[in-house]
Amino acid sequence: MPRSALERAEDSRYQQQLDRMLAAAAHCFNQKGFSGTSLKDVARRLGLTDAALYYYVRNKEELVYLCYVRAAEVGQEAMHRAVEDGTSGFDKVCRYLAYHVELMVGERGPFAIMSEIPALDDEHREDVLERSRKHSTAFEALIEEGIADGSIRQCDVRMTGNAIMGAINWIPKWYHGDPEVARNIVEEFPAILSAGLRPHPRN
Amino acid sequence: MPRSALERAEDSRYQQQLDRMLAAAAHCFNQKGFSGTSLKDVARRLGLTDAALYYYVRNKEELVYLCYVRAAEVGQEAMHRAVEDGTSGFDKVCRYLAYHVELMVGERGPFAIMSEIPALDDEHREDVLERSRKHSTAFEALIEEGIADGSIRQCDVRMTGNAIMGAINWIPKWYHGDPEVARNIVEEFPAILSAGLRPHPRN
DNA sequence: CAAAAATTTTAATTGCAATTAAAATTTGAG
DNA sequence: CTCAAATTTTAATTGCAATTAAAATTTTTG
Repeated sequence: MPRSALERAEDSRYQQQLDRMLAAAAHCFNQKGFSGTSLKDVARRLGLTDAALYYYVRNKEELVYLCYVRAAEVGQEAMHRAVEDGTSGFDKVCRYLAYHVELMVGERGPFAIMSEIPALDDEHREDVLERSRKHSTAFEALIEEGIADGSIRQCDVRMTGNAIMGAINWIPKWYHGDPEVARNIVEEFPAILSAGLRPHPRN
Repeated sequence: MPRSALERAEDSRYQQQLDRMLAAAAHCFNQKGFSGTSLKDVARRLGLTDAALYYYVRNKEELVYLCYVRAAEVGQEAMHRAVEDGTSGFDKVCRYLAYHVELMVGERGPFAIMSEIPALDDEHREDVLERSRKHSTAFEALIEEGIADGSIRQCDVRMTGNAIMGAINWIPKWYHGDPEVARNIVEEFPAILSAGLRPHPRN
């Protein structure tokens, strides 16, 4: 039977399998769509039986929820590192973008695109939405910081945040693991997304 | 019984109901997620019974498919108008963005976010993907035109296109019909998304 | 190496939303 | 007003994937 949350936390075998499972699920959801992937599909990728998944999650809803939490966490991690490492507001934005896309296309992935948030249970949905809101707010704060320190031009902070986050969030829709493409994303995306933020050079 | 495609084309009652239905379905899919919306949900929005929907579509899969086609069509329409009206490459890009977001938040909407393309039947999926590819290609052509005529700076055309289209495609995730927000999108988005494209002024 | 705990499988069950068929109602044309 | 076609409803059915329980296997521990 599954053990308590406390025991799980220190148990690396269980934790590792769960993590493999979430990556497998994310892969399936991105490739075949949410409604198109059955638990059997996810299990097959792990060399397991569908019933085995229930040792790790209560149900399919929780599987999706955990996928989304995992995706949210890497965004949070990227944000945190950017705030620590960055100098100006603009620099922090660039770093956040670089860190986040690196993680998105890195070995820890894939991460599920969050298309089924509204279908989650109440508490789970609220949790994911709150993480999402916090992330957006943190990103907007970077933009505001940049405006204040002159590294970013005047702009509608909310809309600018929505635009950039949308471009990021959409990546799993078209990036399917091709390493060539991954390199391209890492090299180009931060610059492309931050290019519009610089103040006009006065001349 | 449902009539032939030919008859339907000229029949406005049928056509109008189908269109209302697709808008209702798009609304539900965006609000409650795909797996979270049943045909009953869609029917309720129309004051109908779930079984009535089968007069208009063969099954739920076709309902989704038609939603996606509708969304693709407005993108195509915006692109077409932009190519007609625009002057430079940059101008065409700006116009396309303006036209498309206007349509997205306009009275014809809402339009479904295309999160379940992989779950479509083979022919339907191919059709939607082909429309999608054609649209991307057309957009990239605008960028290339801009680079050629000097209105857009050198950049990775593919990645730039992916970034901008991602920002656009993600809008239905956070825009839920608030007219205030709609105005903001229309006013800000084209400028925000095109700001990074201009060549550096030499000084 | 034996026993206990953890993990996975086998084999049902089940529950819900999609779908269908036939009947009822509404609409529109003449 | 009438009749035929179009549209919707009522009332089942059904099919599939999610879920469950118990048994089997594997891993860990002392």
